[in-house]
Amino acid sequence: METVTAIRQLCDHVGQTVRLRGWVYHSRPGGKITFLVLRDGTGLCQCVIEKNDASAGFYDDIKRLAQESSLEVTGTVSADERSTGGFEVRVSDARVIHPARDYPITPKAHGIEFLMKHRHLWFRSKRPWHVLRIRSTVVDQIRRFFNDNGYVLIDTPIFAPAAGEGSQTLFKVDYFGEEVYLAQTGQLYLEAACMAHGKVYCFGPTFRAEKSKTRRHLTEFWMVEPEIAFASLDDVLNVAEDFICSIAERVLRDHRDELVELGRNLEDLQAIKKPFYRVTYSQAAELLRGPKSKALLESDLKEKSIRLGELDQRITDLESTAKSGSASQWAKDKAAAEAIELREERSELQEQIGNIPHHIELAQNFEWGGDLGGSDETIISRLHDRPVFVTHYPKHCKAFYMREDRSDERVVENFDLLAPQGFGEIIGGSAREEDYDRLLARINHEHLPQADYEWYLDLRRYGSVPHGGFGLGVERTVAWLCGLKHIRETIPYPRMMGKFYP
RNA sequence: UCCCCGAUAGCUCAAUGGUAGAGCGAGCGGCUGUUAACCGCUAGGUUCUAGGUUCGAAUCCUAGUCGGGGAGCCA
Repeated sequence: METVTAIRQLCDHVGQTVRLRGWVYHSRPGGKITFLVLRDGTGLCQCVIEKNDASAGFYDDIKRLAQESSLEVTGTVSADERSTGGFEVRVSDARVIHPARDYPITPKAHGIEFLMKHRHLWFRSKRPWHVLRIRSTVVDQIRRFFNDNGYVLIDTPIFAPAAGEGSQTLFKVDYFGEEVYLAQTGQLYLEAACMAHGKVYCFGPTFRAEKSKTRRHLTEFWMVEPEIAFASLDDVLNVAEDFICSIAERVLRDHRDELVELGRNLEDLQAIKKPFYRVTYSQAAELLRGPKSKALLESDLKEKSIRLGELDQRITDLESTAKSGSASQWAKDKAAAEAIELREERSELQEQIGNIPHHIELAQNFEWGGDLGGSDETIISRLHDRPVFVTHYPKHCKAFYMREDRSDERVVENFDLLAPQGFGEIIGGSAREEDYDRLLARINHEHLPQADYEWYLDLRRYGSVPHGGFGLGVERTVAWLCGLKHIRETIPYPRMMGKFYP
């Protein structure tokens, strides 16, 4: 194969002649000079093609090349601050590999529906490119953390005979005429394996048939679940804390540029250090009902209302500029473009403002015993500048296998980890009930078929020990780290309710 | 399953119940060390579907389809 230089490595080739292969990211063709931004998978590089250059027989071919055409160019590298990426290549020769036509994703704004339909092409755009690289690093760090800390990888089955926790939210599969389900967790299987290996984890896709259409839900997502023998709830919390810190550090170390490009506030991520906050469910309930939570939302409401007023004024001004006879065409266009952006912000703001009173009401009237809602989690996480563990939820709203708190049997030794800045839950975990009688009582109480859980009960018959673990949602974690609103952008091909194309 | 919002040119969006528009993209030409460049011209529409109200519907009403956001549930 001929020598081809990666754009990322151009810094090592200043002054040299190199060959690049890639796609046209953007081009500004002209009569005498054409600027063409080339994308090769490792980065972007501006290529300058001047018609006057000696062997410029290819000039007109290059000039007409449309977005995403593939080509090979040869030229001299120089450092140039005016250029995308800091380097540019003055082209002495070029060869078109495939001329594209009418690439659908133009350098202008597009809606999410359109982009998702073109997910296979959208990969090439900057934002998905950054996000999926960060995802790749997060996944690598997850594996590294557990492999380096003495955990054994146990692959759990995707075809599962019975519901892991609840039921009804699973995908049914016809398994040679019998009914099985796509796994929603590997946890129960892991518990068995951790009695053999001490510390284990599983990592793979998991499936939920919940009919949720929200920014936090996918029907197919990736989850990593560690399980640890001889561990108390505190031990598990400590592992989760170290684990999250290691991921945040790694992403900050390897993807500073990408995070900046995505507009992520780096200070927020640098603040992800031990110790995280630990509050019990009961304390969280107090916090929600208390003055701090109300004050937060009320000041929110005030700020957003002020902003809304500013927006209205600005939009009115822009609209009159856009229609004014005296303004230049250029000024009118800019005004119209800005108005469109601001209208979008206004409509989001209006929705948020409309929801705040409801959220205040939910928080103020929160009663002990109910599960924390999405808005409640948001409030709790926004009242803290680092991740928050919420522990000891009421027993009746949690799964049967969670360990009863021996000092308060109304609650179980579980926890959720809420990511800061209002991102909400990224981890759910617990100590598992190790006592045979208590576990059996819970199984019966939930009307679960005992026969299906005999193997699971065996773990409490033969050398039962305290143990626990948790599950981390990869997409939610990546969305939080990248500062994305919606998790659909953090997985290459999102699967959501009613959507599976492409 | 429930609640709220939306659907107008390839894309992003305008349009008091009264002749359907702009920018980008596409095509042609000009110009330029350009940065989402700029300037001129051209093409581009069954206003989601089916009914209804009206002299007249993109606009109002009903139903449906699809999409967005949220509730429940959860990673």
